[in-house]
Amino acid sequence: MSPLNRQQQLDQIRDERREQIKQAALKMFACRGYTGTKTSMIAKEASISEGLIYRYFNSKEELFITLVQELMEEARSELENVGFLPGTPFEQIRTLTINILDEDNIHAFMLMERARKADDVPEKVTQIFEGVSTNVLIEPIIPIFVKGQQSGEFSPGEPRRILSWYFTIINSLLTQEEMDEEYGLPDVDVLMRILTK
Amino acid sequence: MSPLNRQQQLDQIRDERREQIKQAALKMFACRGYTGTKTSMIAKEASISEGLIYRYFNSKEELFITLVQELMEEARSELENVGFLPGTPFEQIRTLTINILDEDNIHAFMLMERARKADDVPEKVTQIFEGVSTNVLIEPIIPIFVKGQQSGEFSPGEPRRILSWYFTIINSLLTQEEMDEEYGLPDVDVLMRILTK
Amino acid sequence: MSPLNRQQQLDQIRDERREQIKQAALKMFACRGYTGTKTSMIAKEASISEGLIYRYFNSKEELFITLVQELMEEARSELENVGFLPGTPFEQIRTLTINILDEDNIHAFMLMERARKADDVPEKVTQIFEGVSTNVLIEPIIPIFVKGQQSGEFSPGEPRRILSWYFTIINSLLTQEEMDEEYGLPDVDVLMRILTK
Amino acid sequence: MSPLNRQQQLDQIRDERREQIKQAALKMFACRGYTGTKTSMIAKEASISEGLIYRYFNSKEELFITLVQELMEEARSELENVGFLPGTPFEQIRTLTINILDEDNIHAFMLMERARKADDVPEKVTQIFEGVSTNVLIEPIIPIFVKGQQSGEFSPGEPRRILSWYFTIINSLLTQEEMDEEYGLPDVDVLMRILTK
DNA sequence: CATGAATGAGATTTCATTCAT
DNA sequence: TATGAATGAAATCTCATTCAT
Repeated sequence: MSPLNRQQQLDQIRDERREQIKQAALKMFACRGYTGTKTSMIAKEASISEGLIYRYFNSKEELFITLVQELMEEARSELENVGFLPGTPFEQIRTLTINILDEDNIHAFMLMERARKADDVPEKVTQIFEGVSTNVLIEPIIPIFVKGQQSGEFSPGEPRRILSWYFTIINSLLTQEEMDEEYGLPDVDVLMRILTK
Repeated sequence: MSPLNRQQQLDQIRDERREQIKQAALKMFACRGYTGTKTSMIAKEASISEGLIYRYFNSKEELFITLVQELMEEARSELENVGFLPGTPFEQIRTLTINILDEDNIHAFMLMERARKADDVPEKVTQIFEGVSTNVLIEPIIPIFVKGQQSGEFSPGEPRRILSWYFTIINSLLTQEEMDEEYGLPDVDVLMRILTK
Repeated sequence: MSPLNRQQQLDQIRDERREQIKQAALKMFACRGYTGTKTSMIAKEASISEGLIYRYFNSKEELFITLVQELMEEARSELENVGFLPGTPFEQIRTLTINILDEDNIHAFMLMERARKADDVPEKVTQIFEGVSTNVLIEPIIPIFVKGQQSGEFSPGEPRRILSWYFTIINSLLTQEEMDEEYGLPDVDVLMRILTK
Repeated sequence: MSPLNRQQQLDQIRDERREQIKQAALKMFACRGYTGTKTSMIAKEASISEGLIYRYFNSKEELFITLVQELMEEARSELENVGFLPGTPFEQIRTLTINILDEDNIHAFMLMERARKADDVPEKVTQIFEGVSTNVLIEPIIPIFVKGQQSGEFSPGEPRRILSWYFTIINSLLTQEEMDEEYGLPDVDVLMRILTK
């Protein structure tokens, strides 16, 4: 094997390990919060030794911040792409909603919820959310919503306000695991009625 | 001072202290979660020494459990009394909603939310919520809602399901502090529309 | 009531209280050792408030030391008086043995045992026992024992050594509560045989 | 190093550490009792950090209970093996006595004494001693003693009673450190006379 | 790179002592 | 004098992080 390939292989292992740790941390932080998650739990969830975390992240804090930042970036990216989805404004936002409700996202959303609302997170995370409030995330959706209002697909009213509530509600539904057992998540089209009616 | 008065006075001091500690703990647990709240913070918030907490509660865990149980009891009691409020079913549930949205309740609701959803709480708290699910709490409201449906005040549909979503949404709105700054909580009557359609 | 009597009365109350505390402390220290006894237990045993102990003793340590010193003094006094008891040397030591085996002494003996053997006692107590070793206590008995040897009542052998073992054994029997249930303490005359052979 | 060896090596380290902690704890508990022994002392005696104790034992209490149980088991085992020692009943019990008087056992005996007599020990330890009283330990020796009585090696009398006293006395002598300085422990053969005479 | 034993700073809890009443 | 609520120093215990292997 050439030295180059050797290096590539190592890099790949590193990337995989890093991802593995992040996934485990995401799950644990989502379920137990920042202080409630012990590094030993993350290691166990990731099936690695406790010490190994520190070869990929300088500290529990850095791991948490990294997660929040990356999830934030993903969310931002997802929202910015809505305008490029096919279909009418209604169909674009409907697709976005479906994507968000995907259960693979559940831990990500729970983590973000907690990170934003809880006071027991690193200073820097608080700052991230101060700088980038929910409303900033909503920003790229506003013109789309307005277009839908003009075409009559959406009900009239202050766009930012309506969208803010809409995402708040989706968020809260996502993190209400308990509901699943009885009724599951509400149908997408029921939710869309919040915007149309 | 007579011995009787002396004893009464001591009892009163104990009651006040206990209440003081519970209030401080409620606030801290609500904002920072169970593991994120250090006993030193509770003591500081209550302006007492750390040791004193332990003359009133055997442990941080017991303090937390006590809070959850008492809040649960209050909630149950509040919901059971709705039927005895004056007015039509619509007015009764409207009054309940106003009571819930009262900002004095904010910490109580946040604490309950976290206690129910987080995995970093004492075993016993998990059990409390397993035994008494949200649906049990909703139970006493159902007949009232049905009466409202019959009189045409409320929209048709499966009562338990509609009410479950209704309270989920109220819950989530209450715990979204961030919104306050921009738009505050939605008006009661806007929320009631979820039930009336 | 005259001022003098008033004063006397107060003094008497003080003495009684002090005695009450000492008795309670003796029992607790005997059963649970120095560090194992909490001042709150002593207070409870004496049926007084926790704070009151400190109006009679400056500290738990002082209370303990006082007890040890007084018990030591009593023991010394008891042993010094043996020579003035009526009867032959055998009868004198027999009477002493009966007095020691009195069950009212059990706590006193247990306390002394622990105070002497345990390392978790105040420095000063250790010093007391260094200064006044068991052998010093035995000293006044030696001439009596020797007289008994000369008269043939006791078996020959080095007096200090024989007496040292004798008291060690009595001590140990006294503190073996468990035995009571099955066989009680050995009969005085059985014990005396250790000396007579 | 092969993975197998690596695992063996780690196991060995764990065993050694555990033993090291138990030895240190044994010494401290023996000298200072349960409450009188601080975990910091155990750590210092074992030359490890305080925290490490808790990777091997869940609590100071568990450490203490473990020690008592294991010592109890050893004692039981030792006593049960007496019948298989070579020689006559007299020689068997003589060998047992020598083994007990071994100064390596001193801490073990002191710890057991304290654990049995003191009231400041964990509940569970009290239960252990309730379940397995001294007499139960003596049980396997009784037939041996009876055989010795029949052969005339031992003096007549109720075996359980005589043996109970015998071990009580040996116990007490073992824990009388003070004696060492002056006369040391009595000779085995002197002690055996308690049984023969 | 990977492990997990070990550390030590910090959290929870206890309890001798003080102090307002 | 007597009480018991309150304190704070010290004990027990936890866990993020380091380090020898």
